[in-house]
Amino acid sequence: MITRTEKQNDILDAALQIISERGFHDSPISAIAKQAGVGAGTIYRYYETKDDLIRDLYLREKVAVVDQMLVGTNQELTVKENFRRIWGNALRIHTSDQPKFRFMDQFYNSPYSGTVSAEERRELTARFDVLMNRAVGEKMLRDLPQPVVGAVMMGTVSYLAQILRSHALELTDELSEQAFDAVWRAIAES
Amino acid sequence: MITRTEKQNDILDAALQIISERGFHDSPISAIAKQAGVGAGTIYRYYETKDDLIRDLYLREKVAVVDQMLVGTNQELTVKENFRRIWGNALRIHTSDQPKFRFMDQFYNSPYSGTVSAEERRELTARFDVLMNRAVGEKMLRDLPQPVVGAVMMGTVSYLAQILRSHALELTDELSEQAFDAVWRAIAES
Amino acid sequence: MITRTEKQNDILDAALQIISERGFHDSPISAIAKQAGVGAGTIYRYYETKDDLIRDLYLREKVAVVDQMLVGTNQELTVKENFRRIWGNALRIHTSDQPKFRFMDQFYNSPYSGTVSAEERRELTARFDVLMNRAVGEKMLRDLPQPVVGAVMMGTVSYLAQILRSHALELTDELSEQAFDAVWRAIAES
Amino acid sequence: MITRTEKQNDILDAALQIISERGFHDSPISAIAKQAGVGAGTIYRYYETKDDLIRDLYLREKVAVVDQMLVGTNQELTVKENFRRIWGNALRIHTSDQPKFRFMDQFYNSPYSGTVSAEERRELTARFDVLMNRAVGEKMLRDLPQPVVGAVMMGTVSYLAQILRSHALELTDELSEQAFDAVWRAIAES
DNA sequence: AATGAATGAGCATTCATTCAT
DNA sequence: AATGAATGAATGCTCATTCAT
Repeated sequence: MITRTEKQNDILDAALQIISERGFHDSPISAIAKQAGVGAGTIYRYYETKDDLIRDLYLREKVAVVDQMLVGTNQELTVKENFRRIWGNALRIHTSDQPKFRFMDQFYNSPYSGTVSAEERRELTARFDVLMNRAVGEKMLRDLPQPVVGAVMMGTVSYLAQILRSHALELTDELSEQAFDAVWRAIAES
Repeated sequence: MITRTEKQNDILDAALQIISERGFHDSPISAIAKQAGVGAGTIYRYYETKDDLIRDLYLREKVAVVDQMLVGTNQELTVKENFRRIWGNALRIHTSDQPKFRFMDQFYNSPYSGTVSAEERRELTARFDVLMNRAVGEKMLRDLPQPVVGAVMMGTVSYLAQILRSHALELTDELSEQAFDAVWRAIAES
Repeated sequence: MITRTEKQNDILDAALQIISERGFHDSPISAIAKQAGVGAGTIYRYYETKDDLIRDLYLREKVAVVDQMLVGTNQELTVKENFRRIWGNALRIHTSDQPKFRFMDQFYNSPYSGTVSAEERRELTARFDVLMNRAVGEKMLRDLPQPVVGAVMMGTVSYLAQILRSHALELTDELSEQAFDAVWRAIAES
Repeated sequence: MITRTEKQNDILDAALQIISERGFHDSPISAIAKQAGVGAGTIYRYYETKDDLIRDLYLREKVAVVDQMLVGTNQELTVKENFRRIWGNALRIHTSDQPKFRFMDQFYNSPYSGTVSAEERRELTARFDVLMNRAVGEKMLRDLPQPVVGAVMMGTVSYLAQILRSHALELTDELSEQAFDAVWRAIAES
């Protein structure tokens, strides 16, 4: 488990804000340092290079996103209800927390993403495995390859959030419900 | 309709290759020029700025993608069959033509994307409207908001292609079928 | 005596206009060619380098200025009257023909001026020698070194024109008279 | 009052030398930096653009010139004697400190000069006002428009210095005296 | 530990000049 | 002769990184 000092978190906060607002380019270390209220050199006490900083920012945000997606889930709910909550959480945070996702999307679609190892990626998603295994055990899901299940769920969230953001449409509970119903139809047994 | 000289296409080809391989940063004009076999200054005869070049590259590739997605569709097929072909085409090209999509994904998630006007975006997608209208006319689709339909279809394609690429999995006809079935289930009536 | 083709004069006209408006820098050959209505390459049929072009422009304008300064002078007038006319002409053209002098002043105060040989400079001013010799012969002038006489006359013109231009003051006959009187007092016998 | 660090003065010194030797063009930042013994980027800590640097150089030199021109003047001398000293100082520095004036002349006759506001210009010359007012109060000067007085004095200095420099003539006290006498005759009462 | 001045390699862009047509 | 597309060296400026304090 990665631990970070308070100053480190300040730096990451600043980087998130600057990068989400101004893009990967036009986010010089000097601007991040200023926003964080530290000297530029200080950042290099915590990160060897700018790329390291960005990589750590990604990891911090990714963990936070997974945390947020799991809010409200628990063993006592049905599988479907847990999926619904995860999916609704996902859509809400993708839609609402624009800085975070502007950064994450940039990160994913850049050479940086290659610097996150497969192992690190697995760790991030491992927290969904319990639920996934239970769903399989209870035969709730149709017999689909895992990637297809993930793609339908998460691809729809990501794309829908993008549309809502770019058209400045508001996310309503009704829309969320309709969309989850559609997604669930795609993956669930009868 | 935009027309481009042969040299211009050489330059765009070079830019696509370099940017997809090395990312938006680390793609200096000098490298693009070298790859295109022209002098750096020559690029500025065709594009006022590097941003203009990138924007034009996006437009060229986007039109090509839409072309490729429509291959094999026609009025005599059923709505579902047309959807299947479009969806299959989309998955195949998203999966196979990696440079193009590495570039396009980068473009989308960058300040550049703001430089493509809503009007330009509409033109690009207008070619799907006929089919969409027919689907609605024939009551083939469930009563879902348009964004949800689009998100389920295209989001799933995009995310699935990403998984296949990053895990170096091969795209089989069977996988494509299974995934399309799932997607169709989500959006189609009964 | 230098002769120039019509096209050459077109090119020089264009250069004068562009340079006077935009300064020595920001006057690319391409802009001069466009203004002259010729291809950029064509200029190189007439001038080996851009510096040659500028040098020839200076020579053309300098001769024209000397011509204009001598307008209205003749042997039958008194020495003083001839001086008055030359001086008045000089002040008027320095004040009125701004493009020409903006160019000439730039030329003088630049490394280009070193490319005009002493011989060429002498030729340009030789046309004042007759009058100067007559003035000396008639003992009209105080016993001053030649450079002082020239400096009082031409320095005053140049500086006064600069003030008038930069403060956007109008040149009146009265002002011209007063100034010439002052200058004449400085150099003339009793 | 502008204050400058030692490093800033080093940079300005270097710029003065390079520009006076090589002209406004052919004075790249890289050459100035090298001459100043600093990195190119360092210059941009002190000046936002090259133009800013040049503008500040002008202001520094202009103040220095005014300082030098006032050397030896004081209230106890007669008006004429003060004028004589100013004028002599002006001629001497115009003649002797060639780099400074090569730079200043270039500056004046370039688009840069437009970047010095009227207010800044007034401040620079305000230090002559006291003497000028006293001269008027004592009715030492003929009834001439101010611009004419200034033009005769400063125009003569400037032009004479130019001749001396370009002909490599030496400035003698006698020449200075003769020239000042001429100038004084032009502007002084009886 | 923290700072921020200094560095200089690297980049986008310009423009004098060439040369195939 | 005339053209203007093509060239690539040169320039102003940025910014990741270092290091003296």
